[in-house]
Amino acid sequence: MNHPGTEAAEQAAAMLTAVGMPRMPARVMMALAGSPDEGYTAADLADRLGVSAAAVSGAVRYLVSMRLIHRLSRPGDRRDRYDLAEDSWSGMITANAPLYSTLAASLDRIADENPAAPASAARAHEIADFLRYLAERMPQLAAEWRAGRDAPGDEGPGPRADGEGAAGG
Amino acid sequence: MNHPGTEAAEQAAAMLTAVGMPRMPARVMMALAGSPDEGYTAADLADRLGVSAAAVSGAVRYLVSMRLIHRLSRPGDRRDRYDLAEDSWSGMITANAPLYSTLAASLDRIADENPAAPASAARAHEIADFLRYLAERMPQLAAEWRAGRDAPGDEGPGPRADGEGAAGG
DNA sequence: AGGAGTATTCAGAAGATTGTGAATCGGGCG
DNA sequence: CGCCCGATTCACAATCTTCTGAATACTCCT
Repeated sequence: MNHPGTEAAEQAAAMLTAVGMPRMPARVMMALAGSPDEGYTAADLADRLGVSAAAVSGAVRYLVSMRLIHRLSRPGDRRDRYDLAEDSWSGMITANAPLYSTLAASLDRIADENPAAPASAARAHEIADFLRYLAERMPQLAAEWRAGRDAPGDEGPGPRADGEGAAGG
Repeated sequence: MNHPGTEAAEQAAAMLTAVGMPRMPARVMMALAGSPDEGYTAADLADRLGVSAAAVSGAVRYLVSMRLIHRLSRPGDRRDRYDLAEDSWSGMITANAPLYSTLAASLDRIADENPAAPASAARAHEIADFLRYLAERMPQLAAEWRAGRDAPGDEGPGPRADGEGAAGG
């Protein structure tokens, strides 16, 4: 029998894999989203996910390198605990930003190497510009949301939007 | 020997796969970014990419379903031509928005099913809120950029950022 | 220092994904 | 109406990723 509350986590993990994250890291990350406040040990994770310790080891290595989770090494205890980084969501965004910039550069090159097709080249440059805009704005978006959350009375971006069912689907 | 100007396209395609897009669609899409203004035929694509017609067929099916490219069926010519959708970049964004909403819903569920861990649950809700914020803002971001591009004199978002080397990498 | 438990690493198996080749379908032209 | 060319589909093969199991290294307690 599975542990309670794994269904939503598995669903969420599946979505993360759809955006490019490897499966096991995604599953570990979502399991940690439902962890007790002390976090989970590697053994806990292996048990809950039904995988080997090796799989957990590789997953947490990935997640730590991406700054998405923290390893909590408490002195006097060999058991490491893990939990989500406070800014894990922001990390998910900023991780993509440099990639967008590089992608924009490639698109510019594609366009420049195609002088015979002005319209096509213009479109490629347009996409490149947009990606650069994204790369610049997405980290700002994270900052703006954080600011809006810390000062909900302000006119800043409302964290809960308008309370409508944006979660549908 | 390869066709000219494929290097940047392959690089760009590799980056798209890193964000979750299957390889062949990514390669086709970036090849189309460097296409002549009339677009490429399926045979052109197969030749340039060094793959079979079947692979191209599957790729364009995927890309058309994602609204990332257009199939140009000219009457009197069985050869379909393809080119990027005018709003392909916007499509890449809006395609992710509903996924973020759903992911947010799962995170809320994860948090709600974990009442014993208030801090952890709060963090999960926080991520969910941020993802909802993203789902709401990202389409707006595309709209804002488009507006700023159509009216560059305005104070709107500058397409070319500040001219700094954001393309480095 | 010795012992025990934990994390990590590595080679290999299992699984999924991806692309090919051949047959089929479909539309247009002679 | 029949031929022809292009697109599509399907089963299979190659490739890559992913996870396991066993061996190794490391850390803390006695």
